[in-house]
Amino acid sequence: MSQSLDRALVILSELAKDAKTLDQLAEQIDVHKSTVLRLLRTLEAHHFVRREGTRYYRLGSALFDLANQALEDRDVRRSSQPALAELNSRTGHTIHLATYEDGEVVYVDKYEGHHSVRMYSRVGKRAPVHCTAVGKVLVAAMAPARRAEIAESLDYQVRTGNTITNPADFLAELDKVAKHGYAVDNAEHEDFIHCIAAPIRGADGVVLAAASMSIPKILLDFDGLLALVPELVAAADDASVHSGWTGNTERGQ
Amino acid sequence: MSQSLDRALVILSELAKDAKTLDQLAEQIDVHKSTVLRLLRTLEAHHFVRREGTRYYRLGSALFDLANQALEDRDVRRSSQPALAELNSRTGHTIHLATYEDGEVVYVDKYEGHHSVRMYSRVGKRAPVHCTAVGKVLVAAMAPARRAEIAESLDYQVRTGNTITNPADFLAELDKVAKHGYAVDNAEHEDFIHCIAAPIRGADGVVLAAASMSIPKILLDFDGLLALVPELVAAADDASVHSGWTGNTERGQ
DNA sequence: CCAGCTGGTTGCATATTGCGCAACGACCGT
DNA sequence: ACGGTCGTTGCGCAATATGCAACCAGCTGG
Repeated sequence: MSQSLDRALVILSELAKDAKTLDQLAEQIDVHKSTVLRLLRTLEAHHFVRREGTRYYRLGSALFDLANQALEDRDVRRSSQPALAELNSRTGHTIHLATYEDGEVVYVDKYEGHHSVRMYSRVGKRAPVHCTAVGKVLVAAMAPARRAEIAESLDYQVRTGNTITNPADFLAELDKVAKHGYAVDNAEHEDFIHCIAAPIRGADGVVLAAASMSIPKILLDFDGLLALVPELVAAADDASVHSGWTGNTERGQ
Repeated sequence: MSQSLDRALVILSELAKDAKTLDQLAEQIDVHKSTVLRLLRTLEAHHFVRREGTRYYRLGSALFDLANQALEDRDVRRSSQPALAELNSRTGHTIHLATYEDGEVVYVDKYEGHHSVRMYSRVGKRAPVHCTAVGKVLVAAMAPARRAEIAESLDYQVRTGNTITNPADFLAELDKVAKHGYAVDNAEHEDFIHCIAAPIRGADGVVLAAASMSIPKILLDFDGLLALVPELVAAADDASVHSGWTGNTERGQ
């Protein structure tokens, strides 16, 4: 809709990967050097990018400002922090905090696991709902009509052999999740990792976010993972209390 | 230079303050609603903003995605470069950037002083923590337990008449450093040189590195050196901002 | 010391792109 | 049902962003 803006935003995501030179950028987004230069100058004036020497450009400090302010809006992050940090340091496993947004899951916070297995996730990153434990929790929290609507709209990209691939199966899974109060991702997103997730509720029992625990399969088998559910749920409930939840929700809805 | 991009970036900083509606934005940046709408749509497509209901717009997840992605490969060396280079060229004194590694200090970057006094240091070189200003800053940034652990493990090699020679004195010195936010090396490493150092912080206020200024005693007396502390701290803070530091660290350590 | 290369910068002419306008429509409260 | 408040859309105009080509500055190798 706005070409120049669009290009500028593409430039930003290119620079996020790595610092680049003018014509590297020009080549990658297929526009003239001079065009890129002008965009970069405007971005630079607003501190969205900064120059390194004369040739390299990288992201600037304005991003940090904005990101910080953007995160402040998301209160769940703060109110859940103690409970999740405690769970993380006690179990040593990777914890994610995620919210639902436009048919996808957004990771809002991450507590790195103590074992050295690196996970391909990052605060701010988005992921599909149909193959993540957090996605299931978040969608399962919605009214049945909305669930169906979302189930129909997904593209069910296949990630592993266990990935759910159609609306019917997804809806059935959601029913289970709503009933049990937690969700499982049995290596449906990444082959070597399985996860469990539980909802974090605010005032009136509305689900604000989902907390998950991700563990490499080599480290813990499926039964071992399930054994951790009570701990995760306890931490999520604790986080809920600090997010305005008033104890017993008459109905999970 | 690029009008639409410029306006879009202004919109982002407006949204950073608070969520706003379409014509609130239109009024504030003094352009037509429809124009703002188009910009918002492109921003939304890239997840730079997100809608809340139909009326309110707020910052989106791409912002903290980019910021986090940028932080991953942003080494202190690069992000501190402008601030330190500026300090170096303005004062003409030797600046070091150092990190902590395995009980020692590693010089990561060096900005040569304008006077031709040779200093025994080099990028990549290691130095003890007990007799350098950077070492004190880096260890002082750690939790008390870790400080004590390190203090016990050092060998306190004597370099000059002023060198600290035992754990108790070192720990006392660290307390001072943590309290004041800067460290001093009063000719404790080399007889004819004294230094000051300050921490450079990244996201969450964690200390990533320390910046120091080293000056021959013949060139400037001790009081003159201390008078430079504010300048060094200012430069270090500037470097911190470009390293992801978000301003107020409620607790410095 | 120069020639050639790489990569950044500038001025200009063109038309694409983004702009304001005004009318429309969705929603809400009275 | 009616008026008001906002978000949304189509359109025609021209300002704006774009590509081009020529111009530099910094490096490298001969």
